[in-house]
Amino acid sequence: MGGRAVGAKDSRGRRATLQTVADEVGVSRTTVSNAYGRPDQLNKDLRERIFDAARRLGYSGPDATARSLRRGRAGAIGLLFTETLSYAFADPYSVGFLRGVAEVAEASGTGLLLIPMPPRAYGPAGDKDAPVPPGNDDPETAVRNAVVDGFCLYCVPVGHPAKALIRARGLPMVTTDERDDPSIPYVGIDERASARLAAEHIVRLGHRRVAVMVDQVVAPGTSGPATVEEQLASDCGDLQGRLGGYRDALEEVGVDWRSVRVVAAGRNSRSAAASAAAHFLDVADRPTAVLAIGDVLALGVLDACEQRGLVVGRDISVAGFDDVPEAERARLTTVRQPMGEKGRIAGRLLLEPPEEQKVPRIKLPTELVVRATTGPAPH
Amino acid sequence: MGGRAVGAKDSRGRRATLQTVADEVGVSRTTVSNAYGRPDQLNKDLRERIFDAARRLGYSGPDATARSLRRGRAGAIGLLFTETLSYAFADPYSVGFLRGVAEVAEASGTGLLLIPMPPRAYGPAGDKDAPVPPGNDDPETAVRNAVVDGFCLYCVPVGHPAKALIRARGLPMVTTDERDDPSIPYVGIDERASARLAAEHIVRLGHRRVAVMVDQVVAPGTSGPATVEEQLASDCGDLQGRLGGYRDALEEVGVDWRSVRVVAAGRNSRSAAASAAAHFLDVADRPTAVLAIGDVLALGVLDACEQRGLVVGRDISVAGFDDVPEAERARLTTVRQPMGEKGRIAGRLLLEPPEEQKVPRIKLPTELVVRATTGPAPH
DNA sequence: TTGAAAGCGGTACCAT
DNA sequence: ATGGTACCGCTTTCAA
Repeated sequence: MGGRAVGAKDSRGRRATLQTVADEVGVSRTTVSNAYGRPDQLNKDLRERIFDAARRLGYSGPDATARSLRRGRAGAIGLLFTETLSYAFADPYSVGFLRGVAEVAEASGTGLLLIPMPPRAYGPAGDKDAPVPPGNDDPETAVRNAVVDGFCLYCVPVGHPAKALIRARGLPMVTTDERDDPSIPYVGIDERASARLAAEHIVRLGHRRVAVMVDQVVAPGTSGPATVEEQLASDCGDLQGRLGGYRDALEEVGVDWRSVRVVAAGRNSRSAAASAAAHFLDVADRPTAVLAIGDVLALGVLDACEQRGLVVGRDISVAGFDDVPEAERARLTTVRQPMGEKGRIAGRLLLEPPEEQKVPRIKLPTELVVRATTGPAPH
Repeated sequence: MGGRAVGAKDSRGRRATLQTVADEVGVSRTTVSNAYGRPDQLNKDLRERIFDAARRLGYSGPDATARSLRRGRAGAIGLLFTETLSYAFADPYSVGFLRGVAEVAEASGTGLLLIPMPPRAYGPAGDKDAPVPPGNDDPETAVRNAVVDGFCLYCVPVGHPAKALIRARGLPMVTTDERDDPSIPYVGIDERASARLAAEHIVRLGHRRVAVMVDQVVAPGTSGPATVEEQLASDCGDLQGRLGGYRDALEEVGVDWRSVRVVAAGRNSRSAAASAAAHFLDVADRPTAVLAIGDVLALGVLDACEQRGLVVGRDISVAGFDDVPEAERARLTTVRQPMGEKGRIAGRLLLEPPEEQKVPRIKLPTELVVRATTGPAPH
């Protein structure tokens, strides 16, 4: 066997390019380019000769970046997360959504670029149309440098500068946040009405003393009870929607929302929720029901109840949101939302931007799934 | 307020570029470029004036693709999966690994490009040094078009053409497959020795009739018992390693490996494992112990046992591998491997390629974690 | 069928 | 502190 192909350098140690191959074969760059990109534009023999030469020279085909530049297409879409990527993968709900996006991306040969946007202080929200003053470091840099054809926003707070930046780049985006800028295509669920389903179920079972578990209200990592003002100040649309739904159902039967303990776990994790549950589990007037804005949190509450010897479904009721796979195993009452479908639609919206002038706002159906963790209010 | 900034087009409907801004301000492209990339190269006033003009023109900063081309750096690393992306996210082990990679990528402002390589037939493995004949569609296209600075291979079969392609592109890569080409930097664990820990534990408890649960041997989706020949023909290094470890320990105490039922779930999922478990659970000479090559599979076996009223740890023993978070909750005996650390090291290897000539081959420590699912062999 | 020339949008080096 | 100039590697008219 001859000398083994070394990296992708030509004999003089330079990376082989189209030109290198063209010279070797004695044709023009165009022809070589065509050999790869438009096989029908040249005769089969020549094409073979070109590939031969390419192989010999260690040329592995047109450079991806250069091609992207010239074509004006990156061949990838960006997934923008607020959370550290690390956390994004921790919730089965996120994973379900991601899978949906991935499916359609895959099908169209498009890559998925994960873009972390660690929660950081960012300036006041005003002046949304003006591109963010450049020169900042994170997270603007990430958005600006992303080689993508569009962005899928996932849990990006209302008013986040990334949106202005993306718009300024002239790239399409899609959000899953109901309360977001109406000019951004949206796919999601009716958060408020869906949350209401869970709360109505609880109310129907006779519960009047309820607590609510959320991931975070004021700032990431801050756990404990949150005041009504703090709740309303949150910049997370989903949170607002779900709390609103709970509130609707509870106020309808005369429960004062201020009497409802809303507790933040600090982050969206089972163990954090289990700890934070102490805020309402270990007090005198323990609630008879707990509404968690996500299943992962609900599972944590379940853990906490178990630790305290409470029989869930009898001594206390717990309802979640999402219907992640674990929910079934835990017999958790919850609200099912089609996370995979949400992701697929989001992906499609990005890959095949609809013709119509109207900004798409798609709402997917949800459904209450009653299992074993909810039961009649004690006494 | 004035007309709102429309996308990123200038007054004549063209995308604004460096030049546009330069013309507007009356400076050269270089200066504008410096305003963004090297703030210290020009005076503050001018910089402000440039940003002003940029804002006015709807210019959102240097184009990512162009910058990548010129700089010769993509600012992202590719994550190559064999599985459909969809499955990749389903296993907490993968997620853990991914988080590790993500962490270091994040820290260095590097993006993560997910590249799906759906299992498809690909030609014979021979001739690994020759770049794959171009012109094919998937999955070569994905690798060739990926705008990245390096690749992290994750569960890519030995001999997969992607490797030759990456080498031909002259990009660095790292694998987690022990049996892979020794010229590819590697980080992982001693699969064989680690699996042996689990099997030895089982043997020590007196078990001699054992079954093994794997995800897939011959082809994805094919479930059921696998012959020894099929096992040895698998192109998945991890599988081979773990089976080898089990075999070592069992043969050491005189168990004939051919008597060990090795059952494939068809895919790496809890429910698939639960179903496939019927192949050894519902037969006359039911094994007293089950070794699963991954926790997700082990959890499925646990489900299957529960369905049949078997008390795990007494009637039958089950040991997993990985030590995913759920394992603790299920009190599963397993082998712990540092998945996050594995990911971090892989990421680092890619981002800061070591100086040394030697190809890095890093083995991380593992440890047997004995919980409640294993007990003495009955009788 | 093949080739020449003109960019795609920037960055880096070297002068000024 | 600025600007000129070359070039990153490819694709795409358009003409031969």
